[in-house]
Amino acid sequence: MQRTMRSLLNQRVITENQRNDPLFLQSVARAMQVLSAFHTADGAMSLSEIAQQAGIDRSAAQRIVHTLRELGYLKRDNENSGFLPELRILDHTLDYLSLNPVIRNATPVLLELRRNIRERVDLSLFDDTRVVYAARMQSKRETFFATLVGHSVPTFCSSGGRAILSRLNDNEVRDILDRSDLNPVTPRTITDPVAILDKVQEAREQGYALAREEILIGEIALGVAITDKHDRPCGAIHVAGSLSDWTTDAFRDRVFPLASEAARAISRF
Amino acid sequence: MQRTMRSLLNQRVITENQRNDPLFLQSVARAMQVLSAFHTADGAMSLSEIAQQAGIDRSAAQRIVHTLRELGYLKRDNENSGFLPELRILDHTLDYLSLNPVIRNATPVLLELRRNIRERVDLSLFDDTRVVYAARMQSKRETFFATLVGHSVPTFCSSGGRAILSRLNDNEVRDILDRSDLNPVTPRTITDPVAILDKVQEAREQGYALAREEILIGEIALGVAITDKHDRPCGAIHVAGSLSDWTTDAFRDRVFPLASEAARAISRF
DNA sequence: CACAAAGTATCGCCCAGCGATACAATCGTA
DNA sequence: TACGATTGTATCGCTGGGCGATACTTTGTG
Repeated sequence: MQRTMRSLLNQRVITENQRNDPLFLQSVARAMQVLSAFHTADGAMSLSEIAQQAGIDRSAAQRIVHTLRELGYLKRDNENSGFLPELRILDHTLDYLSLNPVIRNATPVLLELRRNIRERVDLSLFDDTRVVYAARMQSKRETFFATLVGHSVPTFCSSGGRAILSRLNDNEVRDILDRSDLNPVTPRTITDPVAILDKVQEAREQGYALAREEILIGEIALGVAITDKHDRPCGAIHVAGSLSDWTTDAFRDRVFPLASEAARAISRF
Repeated sequence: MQRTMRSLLNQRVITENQRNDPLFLQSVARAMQVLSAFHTADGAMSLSEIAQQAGIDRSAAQRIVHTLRELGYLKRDNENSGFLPELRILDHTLDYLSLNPVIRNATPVLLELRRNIRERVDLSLFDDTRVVYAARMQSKRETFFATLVGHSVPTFCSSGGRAILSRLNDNEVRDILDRSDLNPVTPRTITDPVAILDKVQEAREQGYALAREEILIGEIALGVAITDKHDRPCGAIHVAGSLSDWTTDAFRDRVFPLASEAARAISRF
């Protein structure tokens, strides 16, 4: 179910503009669409599935898969039939992570923050209707998905996401909410746009955003936005704790001062 | 200097075989080479630099960059001039990480392991002359690079790498060593092939590999191999501690039983 | 066994994209 | 301020790379 959310977005089809743009290489786009086909998968994919997902025919899919395989981005699944992403992908991951100035500067600060709070600390980057985790410092108990770089959660209902929204103006916020799928992630997720705007306004005044069980039952999270040198939000720090360990007030009182100091240390890069 | 090591490999040029292979799409390969150009970078890259690294001319580079930018894989660096990898890359990272069966099964086990040992625990995947970190559970003190997914270290001098080698036969090991750049990472790195083979043999007998200060001064690491269902090594668990906290013997005695049990729990997937 | 579906390969035709070229903008330097 | 160098962007005609159709092999299923 973590994946069905993703399948809703990333339906990157070649648009009419692009088709008429002499600088836009369609074959490259098709190759990336093949790689992106796996966004919707939860196991190996056959050629036909890839072709369908990527919106190309089997023939083209086969040639692209062949190439991508030769280059080390895909491999056959030895167990079942079909194809899977392969290790070479991670090369680009490292390039991105280590060249991104926010991540560069954030990492030591986040480690320090986690050392003090002893709860999970995440760095997320703002990607329109979603925020994408780019660095994750685990605590004691974690789930599989809570450790994966690249995992994303909706902006509108995550603590960091709402902290980011609080640094945008009302029109921008409304625009993002309009384009978001306001589906609840848990029964406690706030999906009413008016209520969300209230929460965002609250975050504006307080300098942080709180989310109780909106992403994961039993979890409370506090988010603080990170801004670039033009004072635009580009990401957020998330601190997540268990409701069995913390009351809302205690969590806020403990986490906010430290997290906000950390965010200040990272911002403006 | 973490990057110069990488620049030695990944010089993936289009080979003669590939040029004659009707199924091999050169434009796709060129696009991936553009993305790979950043392996050697430590900041934004200009078109000319990208073109040079990717082995194509400025014109082609420009068109590919334009396309990749349109697709969200690259962006202009607003501060300096030039281009940088962009967030969309991480989508594929998540696909790889969450579809890889080894990582899927390893994550909870590794978290448990780190909870017990309270030192850094890494999962690496075997990639010929290198091992690539795919999951990282930090401890207290860490450096920037010690937290990044996708970072890789040489097989021949890392604890996990040598644990992997110990599951291969001598010919395979020699082959890998032959193709490795046996450059020391630290002054303590063992680079003599004979000495490495000794170490590998030792690992065969003991079931684990130790590396003292071969990757990072002041650090001791113990590696245990993970095998697939055909009993071939596909990765390793690394546990790393500080020499200011541990003697070699104490580290081995404490870590080996737990790490080896963890490896057994993960293997055969 | 037949049948379906998956993976692989070949081939001719045609248009996507290569290479050349040019232009605006931004520099560092004289 | 003028100059050359460099960077990012765009255009265009020719041509060979890759699309789509087709077919072959292999594997799994009723």
